Amino acid sequence: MVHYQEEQRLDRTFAALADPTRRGMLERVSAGSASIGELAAPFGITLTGARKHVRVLEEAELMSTEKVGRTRLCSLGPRRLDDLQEWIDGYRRTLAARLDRLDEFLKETKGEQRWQASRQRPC
Amino acid sequence: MVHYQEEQRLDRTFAALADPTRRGMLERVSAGSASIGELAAPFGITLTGARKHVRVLEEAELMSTEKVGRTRLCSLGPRRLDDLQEWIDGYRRTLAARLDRLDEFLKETKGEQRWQASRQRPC
DNA sequence: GCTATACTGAACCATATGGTTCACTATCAG
DNA sequence: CTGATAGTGAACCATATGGTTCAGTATAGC
Repeated sequence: MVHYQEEQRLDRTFAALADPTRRGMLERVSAGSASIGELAAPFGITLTGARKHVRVLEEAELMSTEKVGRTRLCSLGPRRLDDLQEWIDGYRRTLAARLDRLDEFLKETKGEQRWQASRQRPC
Repeated sequence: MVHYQEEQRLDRTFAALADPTRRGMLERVSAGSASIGELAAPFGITLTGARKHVRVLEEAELMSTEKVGRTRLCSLGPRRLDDLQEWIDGYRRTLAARLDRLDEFLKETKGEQRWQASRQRPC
């Protein structure tokens, strides 16, 4: 498939955001960069556990990190989530179109005495 | 946490969308309702496998199904993805704010001879 | 009534995920 | 130099995920 890479990117992004701990870490980091320890503490998980989450976020390019001294500084990555937004926009447009079709269908059938089981479904 | 249910809903939604097969099924169904068999075929998976994906989408309320005769009619669910959109909007606003702060920071420090290591980071 | 079709549920499998512990390295502070 | 601190990597564990097969049930069509 042509869009294979984009598909993969969507996979990684949606998956990264599917975990509440990771979303929490993004929120924490959006208030200012933090160390692994600072990210681990509020969730009561180990440094190792936190590091794993951070790596997932890095791979989705939602976070970027830099080792400074013995601590790792984690900050928000540059991603605007444009591709994800695009997918959602497409989906919502589809949904809107579907509702429009339903609307038309209801108008069309208004006044008919009975619902015909054999009638074409609107969606 | 107060927002526990919403958190869970976000979890389920992001997770449901993280799989390319499921996104494909949503796209297929957005063109008109389809049976389990019709959803399975393009991905070369079994009916059982397809049914599992459909169930995940149902639980995320992205798809709704109805058993008619011996086939199960799958159509788009009513969800507008509003909560997900809201989360993403918040994230993007944060990102924008972060870039603004960086911008100010760069203006502030313009003309200073040297980068001071001890200086407050912009983000 | 009989047969083909459409789906379902249980059992199973391999891999991924989210977490741990423990031993280790690297740096900071005195 | 020495001790405390911050993080890392490997090994491990339980559960979840994405898929299968196989034996059913229920309906459609003749």
